[in-house]
Amino acid sequence: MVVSESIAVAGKEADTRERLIKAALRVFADRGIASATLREITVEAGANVAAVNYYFRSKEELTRTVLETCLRPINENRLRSLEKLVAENGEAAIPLESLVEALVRPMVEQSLDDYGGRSPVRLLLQVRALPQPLTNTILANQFDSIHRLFVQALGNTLPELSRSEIGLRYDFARGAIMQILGDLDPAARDLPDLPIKQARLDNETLIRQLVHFIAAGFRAPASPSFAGA
Amino acid sequence: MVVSESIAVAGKEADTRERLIKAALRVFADRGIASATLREITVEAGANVAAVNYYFRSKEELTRTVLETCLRPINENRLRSLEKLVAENGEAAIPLESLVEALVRPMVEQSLDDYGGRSPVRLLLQVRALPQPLTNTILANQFDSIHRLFVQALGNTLPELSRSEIGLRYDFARGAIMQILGDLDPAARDLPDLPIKQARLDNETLIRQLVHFIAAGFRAPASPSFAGA
DNA sequence: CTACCATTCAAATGGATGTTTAAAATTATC
DNA sequence: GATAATTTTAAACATCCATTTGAATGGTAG
Repeated sequence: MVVSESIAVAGKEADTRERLIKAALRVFADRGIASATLREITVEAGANVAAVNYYFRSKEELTRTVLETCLRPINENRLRSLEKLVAENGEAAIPLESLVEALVRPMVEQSLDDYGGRSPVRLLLQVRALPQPLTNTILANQFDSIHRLFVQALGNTLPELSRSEIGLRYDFARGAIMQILGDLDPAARDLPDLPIKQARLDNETLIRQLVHFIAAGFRAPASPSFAGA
Repeated sequence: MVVSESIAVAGKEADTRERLIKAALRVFADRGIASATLREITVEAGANVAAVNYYFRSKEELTRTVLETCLRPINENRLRSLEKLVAENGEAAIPLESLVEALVRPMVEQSLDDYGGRSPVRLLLQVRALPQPLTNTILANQFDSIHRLFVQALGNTLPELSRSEIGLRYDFARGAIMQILGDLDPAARDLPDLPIKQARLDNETLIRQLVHFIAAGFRAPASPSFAGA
């Protein structure tokens, strides 16, 4: 059992394990999880091919670790922000804009990789587009409670909306967030599919725009066609 | 040069080529384009492995054909709806709800596969999450002009918004549409990630909800932080 | 120094994949 | 009904992959 304190090297060279995770995040996002080869990943990490099976048992477990590593901080931050809002507002309903910002800001701010890209977003988009048992379980563990809490809080803030309608609009909101973040990734720069190529967006402006749009959507009157579940 | 009129068979058994495309759509959406094997596809299509390289030259060209086949009708429908709205409204601005519905309805109604799933949506989500030269080009050809036209029309309807802000909100709207459609696919049923599992949504209700939410988002006042490009 | 641990390495293994080939089967044309 | 074109088939090919193996390396403690 080594605590790995070899004069600490002051962070000069990261642990091989950590380098593997970072390299895997990048390669997974760039080439796709299935298409990414352990050789690409280990070369980028400056490690041997066998290192993956040494530190993780398989490519599958590396995938799990990468996903959890890049998603956990985002949702921890969301949870902290939500708890803070609950504490601040006591029995009163939380202002809609604050609630939406607590959902948006962590994803915008903490979905950046070490190269200025949005690897975590592209990874999340991948695993959501391609439901599979392994990744579904990870997503459930990471997002399930968060989403329940947010939907509940939104229900308190917007009592005129049924739970079903809140759930739907919450889904719309998540889609809006993920779409724009995916499109802002430099890897999507050659997607001429985008009508937003020119706009240079800093995080604060993007957050403000997202909150503005999503809050307005939530404030739309309840639909008569939606009696609730 | 055969016109293939063998008593027509009245559509009893489809062309091998068509069966391959349909099977490929399903397998691509289920397993991912990269992970899908020609053997899975040909087995599902009831054809020989070599059939893919006979009708298409390679897996890559099969991919191109599948994507174009399932996306073209959607955007053709969007284009027709938009043109009809332009004709109906003459010089006047098109009502926002009509515009949004022209964007939403074709995707909701024509993104179903033969099994009641949303294979085209899952495929589109995949190729957007994983930018690659081949698929990027296809997406550009399919969506580029449509998006330009819609952004332009939205700009006429909402003259108080800058072009940049319209583009952003248009991106949000596309994300909302794709997210909910992906989540409604039966393949995502075991994604406990979803707060909308219970709601039984028919297409009409979903369209109304999407239009309601997106239109409200577009109607949010212009942001002072957005002077425009 | 020696023994022990964790880590790294080059090489090999076994399996799966896209693609090709050439023959067989089917269909169309005269 | 014979000939030619089209389509289907089984088998093989070459390549690439994740994973395993066993030896080499390095540092650490006794």
